[in-house]
Amino acid sequence: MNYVTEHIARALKKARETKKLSQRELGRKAGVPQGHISRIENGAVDLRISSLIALARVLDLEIELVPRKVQPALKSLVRRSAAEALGDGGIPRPLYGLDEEGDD
Amino acid sequence: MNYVTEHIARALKKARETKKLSQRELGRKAGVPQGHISRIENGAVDLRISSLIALARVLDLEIELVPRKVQPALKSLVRRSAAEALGDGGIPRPLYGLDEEGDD
DNA sequence: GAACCTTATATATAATAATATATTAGATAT
DNA sequence: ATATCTAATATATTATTATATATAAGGTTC
Repeated sequence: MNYVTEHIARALKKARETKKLSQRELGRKAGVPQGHISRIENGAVDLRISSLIALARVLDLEIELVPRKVQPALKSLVRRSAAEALGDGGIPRPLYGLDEEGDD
Repeated sequence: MNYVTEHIARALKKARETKKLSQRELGRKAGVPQGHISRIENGAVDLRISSLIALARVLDLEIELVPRKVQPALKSLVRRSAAEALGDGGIPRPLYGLDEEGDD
């Protein structure tokens, strides 16, 4: 299995765990059998886009094709957003949240 | 075919055209037959991740699973980067560019 | 230890992507 | 009008996902 495939498998697993869903629950919500999710997360299948989309939707993720050159910026974007979501202790999460996005 | 699937199909086609590759050339570089690329671009197949990756690689794209909440920011990021690449007249592209990275 | 989670595996079947190959049709040039 | 490049489409074959279903191994809890 490919590096990128594994990358995706890891991302799915992590997102599921963050959302505290079992494979069975995720499977039920996405219409994918638990056994198949297990194989997906273990990088044992080369899944189809439709399956990826079904899982991603439940996990509040979107599939994007991004130019390689913006990848670093994207990564930092995602990191920042994840930190915010946790209220990571640095800057306290404002109660009057402007969570959503906005820069510039 | 799904909305997201079509979105991906369009993105692939656009990226190919931007890079001025024919389906045959892209196919040769990615190891995918021309006929199959045609079907993919027309949203007629539910392609596998490995195929998507093979095509994306040639087109300098990365597949990313991004949290839905960062999507708007990502879109603006990509737009800005595309505009820069053209040198759209707004902010001039610096000569000492940190633009490219190109392999192969 | 029984009942109950969880994830990982296994088997069998159906659906379909991937492939090779060829053909068609439009556009463009020779 | 012929040759060439392009993209779309067709058929047939192979490979593998997707699925249902069941089971096993590892924890927890009672």
